[in-house]
Amino acid sequence: MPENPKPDGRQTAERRAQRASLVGVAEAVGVSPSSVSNAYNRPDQLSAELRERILRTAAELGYPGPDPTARNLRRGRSGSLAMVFPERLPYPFTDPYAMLVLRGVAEGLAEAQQALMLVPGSPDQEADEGAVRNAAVDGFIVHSLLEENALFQVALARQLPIVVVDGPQVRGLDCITINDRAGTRAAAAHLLELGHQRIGVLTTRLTGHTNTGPVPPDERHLAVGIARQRLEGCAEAVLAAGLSWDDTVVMECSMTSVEAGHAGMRALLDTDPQVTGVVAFSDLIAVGARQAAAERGLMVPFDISIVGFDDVAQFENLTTIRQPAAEKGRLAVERLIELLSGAPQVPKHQVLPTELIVRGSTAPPPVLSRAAAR
Amino acid sequence: MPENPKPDGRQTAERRAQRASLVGVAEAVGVSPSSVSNAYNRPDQLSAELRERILRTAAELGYPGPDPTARNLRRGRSGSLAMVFPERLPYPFTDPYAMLVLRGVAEGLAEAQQALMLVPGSPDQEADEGAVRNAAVDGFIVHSLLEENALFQVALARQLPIVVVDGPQVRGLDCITINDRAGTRAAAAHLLELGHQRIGVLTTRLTGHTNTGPVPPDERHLAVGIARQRLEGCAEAVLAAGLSWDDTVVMECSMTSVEAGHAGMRALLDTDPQVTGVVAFSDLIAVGARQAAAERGLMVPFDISIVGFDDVAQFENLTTIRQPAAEKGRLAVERLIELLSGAPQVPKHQVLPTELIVRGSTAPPPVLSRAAAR
DNA sequence: CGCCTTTACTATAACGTTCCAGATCCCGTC
DNA sequence: GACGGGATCTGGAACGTTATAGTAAAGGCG
Repeated sequence: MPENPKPDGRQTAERRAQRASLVGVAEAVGVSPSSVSNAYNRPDQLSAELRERILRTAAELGYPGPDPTARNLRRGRSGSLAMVFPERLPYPFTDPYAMLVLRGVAEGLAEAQQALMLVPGSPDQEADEGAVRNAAVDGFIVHSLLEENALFQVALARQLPIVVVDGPQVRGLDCITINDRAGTRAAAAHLLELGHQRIGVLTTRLTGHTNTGPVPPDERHLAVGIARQRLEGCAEAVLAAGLSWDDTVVMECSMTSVEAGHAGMRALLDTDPQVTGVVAFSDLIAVGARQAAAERGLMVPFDISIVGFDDVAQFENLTTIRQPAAEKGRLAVERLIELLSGAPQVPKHQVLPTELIVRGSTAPPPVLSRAAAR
Repeated sequence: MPENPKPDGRQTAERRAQRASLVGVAEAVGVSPSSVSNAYNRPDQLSAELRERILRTAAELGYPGPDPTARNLRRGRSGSLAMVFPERLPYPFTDPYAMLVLRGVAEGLAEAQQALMLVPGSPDQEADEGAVRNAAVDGFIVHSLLEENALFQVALARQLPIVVVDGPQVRGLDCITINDRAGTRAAAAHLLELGHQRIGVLTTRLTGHTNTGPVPPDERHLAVGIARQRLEGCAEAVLAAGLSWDDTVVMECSMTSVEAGHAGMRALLDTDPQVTGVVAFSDLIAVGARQAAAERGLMVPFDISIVGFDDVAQFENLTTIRQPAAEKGRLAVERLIELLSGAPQVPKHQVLPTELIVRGSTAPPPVLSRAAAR
């Protein structure tokens, strides 16, 4: 036995046979590993003849080229960015808004020649922070997480560059948002200007916990993140119109989906049958709300008006607040790349514009009070 | 000078200060690196007291936990899978069918606790095969590539497990498809059974190259991949009905989009004004086709019938061939995980079922010949 | 002919882990 | 009192690269 077994249990030669590595190729050609590395990464550092010879032998040996992981370790870069969502992995593919953001990210990434890593998370379980802890990436784009979310905390602990989209807004972090307050303020104001006197609100989740039902006035300040901003926007418009915010019913939907909007609207109509105008914090919720209204015999916009948010329900003819979702993604990538470039940067908070898009789901309220008519 | 400069230009001590590593923590605590590693990975291998002490010091030093890249190198696994598309990165976020596949992949991945890496590619340029060459992943899911595509070749060269979705079908590779031929055969047969005598076909790209316009009979055999299968399905149905395949107009659309379908339909109507039934190889194309028909004053389904493919146009009331897109993604992941588990596997080809969904875009042809009526 | 530059290639030391095989100690047991 | 054995912890060699500095040979120039 010329060779004695190595600690790792396999003999070097045997290992070599399994799968060619860079030094394997080097030995076969009879040059140093550096030259093989250069053949792949810096063609100008060696003669064309040698390079040719190296690549040929590599092909013969079935060497698949430098191992990305080893290269990343040595270089200290991985060439890919991670995107983190608060929900399970399939979520971004079910919510058209999240998809638009993702699409923007994808567009930005394509230019930057980086890959995108989607890390699975779950809303409730802290079980699998593992995925974000173990993601071999250069930076994070964090979408719509709450500050106390475990996923977010783990991402922070990684000490990598982070760009936050849609909150949370944290000390030294870059952040890209819209002015959510102004958005819903415009939505509510639109209804009020049309003459509506009784507004209802269908909000997305107010906190990290799943909750459903009417939100009493004294609990509204507990809302966090985007929902809080949007709620405040509604309040501002309602108060500016001289109406009572406390008497305005706010209904919390269990999630951002058509079904949850449907259920929320039913509850809203049960709680306050006099509502003639509804501000929904998502187009999906608005679509569900319209269905629920129709089931009660209420025609949109003649009997009741609905304003959505995001402008993602293409075929629904919905009055809504448009926000540049894809742009958020693009900017996030752009910014992250800047951060990665190493130049020290002061954190930036970019606020993107929103726009009220008036379509066919809003109109003046019925002339006769609906309550009287019934 | 007690320490002389290290070759890499930075002194070890200085380096340590920059960012704590596992050995840095080990030194600080006064234990071996192995113990620190175990503190993170195998809590049962050390006393609770020591583990506690290690984690505390790690926190003090700001050590972010074991570096994923180094860990991956050592372990020989990266914990993430890559998905490769033939188009630029944003593409899967624009085509609802691709999105559904992606969503299925995401669902499968969530269960398997793996991350998903989306690698950018481009249809024409071979410039950035780099992304797939450098992706630090354990395996590939390759979607709808052609065999000669550079991206596909590079993925093959990586010698990692590969699962192919929607072709190409290659020697020892696992593959998940539907019976595309049977799908379009059913679509065309449906029209023929309704009584249509003159069928038109709107096909997706037939080859790797962008091409538009009518496909003469003697060029149809040049089609590759899925488009070829689907074309053959149409031919079979047409011939079985006793009609002439050579006289059936086949129009190639530049890409899979509403706009391209619109343009394709215009060209189809120009080429063969007598068509009363159209088989489109994608719902997006079908939607565009209907628009183009409407512009010519042709009402669907009264003047002309259209069958789509994929069943992804939710609001369009389209007769279509449904295929289990998300299921494809789920199965691909499942299979890939199996391959990664190491047990030697014989390659499997899974063929998923399709289903004709009859909705409002098909009807018997107009009783009077349209040509006569005009 | 000595000196300086360029070209082509190499030696060496990291990058930050984890795995495997011990080494040490303490305890109970025959 | 020797022995087996679990519980803890350590040593050292990989994993597969690449950056940096350096060497040797070849060419240019006064």
